[in-house]
Amino acid sequence: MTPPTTTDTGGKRRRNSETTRLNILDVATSEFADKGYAGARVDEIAERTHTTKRMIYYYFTDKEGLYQSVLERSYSRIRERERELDIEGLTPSESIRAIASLTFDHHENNPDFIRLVSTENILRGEHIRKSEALNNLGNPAAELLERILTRGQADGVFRTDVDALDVHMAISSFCVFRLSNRYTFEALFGRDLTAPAHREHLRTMLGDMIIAFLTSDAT
Amino acid sequence: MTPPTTTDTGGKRRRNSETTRLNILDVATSEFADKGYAGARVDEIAERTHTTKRMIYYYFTDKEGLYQSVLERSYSRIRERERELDIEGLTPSESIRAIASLTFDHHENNPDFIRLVSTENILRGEHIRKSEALNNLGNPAAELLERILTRGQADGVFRTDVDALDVHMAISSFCVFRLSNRYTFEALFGRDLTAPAHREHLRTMLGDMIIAFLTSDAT
Amino acid sequence: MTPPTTTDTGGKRRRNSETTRLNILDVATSEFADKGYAGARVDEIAERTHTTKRMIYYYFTDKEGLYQSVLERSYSRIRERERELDIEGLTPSESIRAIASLTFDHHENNPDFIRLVSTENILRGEHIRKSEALNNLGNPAAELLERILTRGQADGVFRTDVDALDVHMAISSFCVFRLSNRYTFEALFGRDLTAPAHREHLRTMLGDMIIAFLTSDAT
Amino acid sequence: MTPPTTTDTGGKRRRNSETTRLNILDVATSEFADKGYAGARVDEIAERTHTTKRMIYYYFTDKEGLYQSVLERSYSRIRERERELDIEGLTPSESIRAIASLTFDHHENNPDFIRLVSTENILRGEHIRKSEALNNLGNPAAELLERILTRGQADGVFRTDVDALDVHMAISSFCVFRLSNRYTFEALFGRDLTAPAHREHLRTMLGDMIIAFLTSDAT
DNA sequence: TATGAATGAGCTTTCATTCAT
DNA sequence: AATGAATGAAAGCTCATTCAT
Repeated sequence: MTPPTTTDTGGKRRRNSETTRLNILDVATSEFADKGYAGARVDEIAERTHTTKRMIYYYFTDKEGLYQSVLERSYSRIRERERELDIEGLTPSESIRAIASLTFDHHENNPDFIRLVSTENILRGEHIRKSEALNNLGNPAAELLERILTRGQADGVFRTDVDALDVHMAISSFCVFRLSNRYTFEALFGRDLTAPAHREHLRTMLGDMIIAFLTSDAT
Repeated sequence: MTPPTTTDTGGKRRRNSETTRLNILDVATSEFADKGYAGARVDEIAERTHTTKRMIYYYFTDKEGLYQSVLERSYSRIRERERELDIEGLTPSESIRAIASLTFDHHENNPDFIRLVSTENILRGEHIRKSEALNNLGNPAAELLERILTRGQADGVFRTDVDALDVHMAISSFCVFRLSNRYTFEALFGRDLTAPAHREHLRTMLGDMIIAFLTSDAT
Repeated sequence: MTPPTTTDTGGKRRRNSETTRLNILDVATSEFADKGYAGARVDEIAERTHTTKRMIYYYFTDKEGLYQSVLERSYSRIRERERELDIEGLTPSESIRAIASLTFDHHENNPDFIRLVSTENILRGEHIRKSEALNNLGNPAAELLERILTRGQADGVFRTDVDALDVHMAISSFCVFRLSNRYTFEALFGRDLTAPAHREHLRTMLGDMIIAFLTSDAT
Repeated sequence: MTPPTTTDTGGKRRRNSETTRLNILDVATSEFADKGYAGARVDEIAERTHTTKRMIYYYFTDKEGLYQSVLERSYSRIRERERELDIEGLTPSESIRAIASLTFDHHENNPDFIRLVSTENILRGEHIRKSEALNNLGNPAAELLERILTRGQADGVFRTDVDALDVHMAISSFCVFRLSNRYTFEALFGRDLTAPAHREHLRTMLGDMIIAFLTSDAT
């Protein structure tokens, strides 16, 4: 009754089916990102799709299954990008800066993803925790960071009282907040964190801050 | 039909009414924080209240009005705490550290507030923008930061290419992320950012990072 | 628990109470006329009143009692006006014309009354039927008509195959329809039956029609 | 989410759907006619239907949409009947009498329609005004009347100070009042305007009155 | 593989009415 | 004689989901 999740499309007729699936996922991604899990409407998703509501249930079982698939695909994409990261020939500091900038830009270019993550955290991560797909993805950025940090610490240029996840968290928090909290921030302080001028300032500031921190003496 | 929004309680008779109102607000705060705006149920809120559903509409007009009131009260409380901040006799660096720690602890102690802010950002800040009450609150922490930063910059100890809102954003992002994104972070990296041991580590790290940054040379 | 319905106000203190009652009736009349029985809101009536909702129940028991009182008072007023009718010295034809014109103007000047009657007919007259007050009012206009018609018929100027109620009905239907059905009529035919120019034309036409009919030969 | 409003039924499969729609309309017509707009209950309508409440919203969006559809269909039906009117070979006077009788009988046979019209007038015609469907129906009876009246006036048998709409209004008011105001009329005067004996008397009287008027001299 | 029609449970909201003071 | 607070029942409406074809 439910088609294989793995998309081993082969014959011609299947191509159409895969298109339908992807079309649904695209629409659902934007809808969940836009309204959150509870706020998203299956009807609305179906309407913006090239198919009917029935197909959503056929491919994804229920609203939750659809959401889970959306979440998994969104994370997979980010991971793919991270895997392309190349720091060949850079010093540890330059590398860290590169990673920070890449994360910064990733978020800038994927606001839907950020919103999905917010939604998932409102749900206390119950879906990401259950997802086997996500648990097998690994974390290229964090792993790369680990190598760079270790090298920098061995070289004596980086302080040693922090580990890769600490740094990763510092970078992520800055990048995520800028987008995820932009609305309340602007309402309270009148500053649009995503305005082009500010964006550049903040990208530089993030690199400076992380490097200043890593190269300072532990107190 | 609808009681005055302004809580001009004065006589003794009103005490009861005010109690009801506050009771509803308390329950609604936890419900909205727990489930988000769309996920929260008026029925559920009513059930956990000492009154009936009808009273919610009597005092707050509709679900949205209730949510708005919850949001306003939550922000007001944070602002009140910030107003108590006292940095008398501290150096600029010590002051910054104090503010960072205070923000860190505020968030730690008010997880509901953080979740409410996430929800409001999913709604693109439409309520906070409309709220006159919130627009008149001011931002004690940001204003204090402004004074300290200016002094530190005048003293030549702080770099001059950042302003108070930049610093405020850096501090907030770190504190907010630790709580708001704890679930996805833990699922992905296996680290609980709120575990006591880590909490202390991160509080110190935040202070170190901000100070390292502010006292480093602008590049 | 309920105050006397008959308004034998005497002392000073009661005057206030009677004012309250009348104020409620005024507001309720306009509200019921405006929205119909089911469409009217007790809350809305209370709000437009100088008192509170509790008083409505105190004086009129419930929504139905209030409606009944409104209906009774409205009919009483019309009857009072009719009682003032004076056809002294007019011929039967002139008298009929006078009655037709008076009815026409009554309705023109009491649109609320017409709407109330529509509402009561939607309710199949269940309240007017129950009202003892209304059953004791008599029908001055119909009774007067009776006398005139009888005289005209005896004089040989009026046809004899109609009675007073037939004529009364013909006059009323014309006058009532012009107001009660003005909205659908205008929507369908683009003519506003209440526009001043048309009003005068129709008043004359009504007199002409009734007289033409009464003075024509029975077929 | 919502099915097409235009009933482009064509294939066999749709028959079922159209049946459901019509069934709802039938029940709703009687319910709105019975209780008025505000007094009618969607739940009640659903119960008397062969489907569920959900279907009402599926096909008609909301209570107002349902009411609007009921109104449109009711008017359409009357218009259809009017279109069948045939006065071939009758004199102008005979034709007018035929139209008056037809209108009289239409109303007699469609008491629901009369009540619906009352309700719509209580609502100040807001739906009939908005309805494009109703604005394109035309008014066969009024148009026919126009032709007959013009002919009669040209022949010198009809007075010339009235137009077709005046006559139409006179006829309609008499026919509508007899049904729409029957309850208050009976309560006040003890006469049932719809009793068979009276019905015949009134039908004749209406014809006599209109003809007497039209053939009398303008004063 | 696809679709329009249908559904029941549950959601937000409203209403006439009453209580405590 | 008067009032603000409170209420239960029911109203209109929406949602995720499934059926028949």
